[in-house]
Amino acid sequence: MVSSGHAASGRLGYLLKHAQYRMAELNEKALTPFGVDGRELGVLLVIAGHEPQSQQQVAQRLGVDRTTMVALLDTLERKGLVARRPHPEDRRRNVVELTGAGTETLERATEASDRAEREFLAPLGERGARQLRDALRAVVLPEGQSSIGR
Amino acid sequence: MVSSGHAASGRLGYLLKHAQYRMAELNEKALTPFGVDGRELGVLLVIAGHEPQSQQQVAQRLGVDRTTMVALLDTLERKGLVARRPHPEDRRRNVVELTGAGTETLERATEASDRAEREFLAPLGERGARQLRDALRAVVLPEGQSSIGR
DNA sequence: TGCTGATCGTCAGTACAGCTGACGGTCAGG
DNA sequence: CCTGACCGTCAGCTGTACTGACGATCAGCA
Repeated sequence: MVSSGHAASGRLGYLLKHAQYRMAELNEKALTPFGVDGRELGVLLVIAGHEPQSQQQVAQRLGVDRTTMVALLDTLERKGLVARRPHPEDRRRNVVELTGAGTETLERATEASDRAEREFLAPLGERGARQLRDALRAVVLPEGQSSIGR
Repeated sequence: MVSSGHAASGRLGYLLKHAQYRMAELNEKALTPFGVDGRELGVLLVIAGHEPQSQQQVAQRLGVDRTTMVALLDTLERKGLVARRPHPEDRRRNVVELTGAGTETLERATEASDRAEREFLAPLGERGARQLRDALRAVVLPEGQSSIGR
């Protein structure tokens, strides 16, 4: 058993929610100068990582709904960081790719976010930080891509 | 292989968000039979843990806004799990306390939630599970005690 | 060739948590 | 008293994500 009778501060739900909140806060502060937020940086990373992809593929890799991805890409396109291009062999799809500005922003924003993560992990030490990251990975993507958003 | 420090799935923001989401999902499934959700269980825990408290104190301990606490208590009161009572010495305050049904529900719902947490932590083993919990505590709780793997 | 079912991007409508700003009612100090 | 602070409450706004539907397109099959 999880010992210590009660204490809401020990519940995993509480801890995860607040950890996520704090990380989001630090990330926002770090990313503001580049005009993107954490979710948008995620999109840029996914687009940069694997080669030409449809909107839906990007959405699946991030675990967000395809309808959410539409708005996400709208703002990124408006900022000039990504571009939609018709798929050469399937006219239902849009191929999403980074612009020059997008690549540039990705580079710098990632560095800033790395610094935010280091600040977040500061209380843990290097070993504890690695353990936390590994544990989260193990818990989040054990069975392939989990299918969080459908 | 998409390892290395690029890859959106390695970002802490992503991992925390999805971990929190998965835990919430498991919790919801576990708690549904008792008619409460994770946030409500948190409220019950806080009320049970420390003795007579105002709504505001409960809200602060959970890190939620006092205006949010109003609605939260409304539903719990409607379910007959908590009761508002006037504070004997300060008529601005409501003292919040558990009813008999509240205590009963707290007991059983906590057990169910514990099972959900064990399921969530299953991929980690007992040692890894403890490390994760400690790491989250260290990162979330305001620089109180910690000294994890320092 | 034409039909049928599935897929993609899009959009409107909905739901929900959480916040802001304001309000009466109350307390404490001078 | 009277002023300022506090408590609980409520209306209203925000941000986020989902549902359900639509037109356009593709693939399979007779």
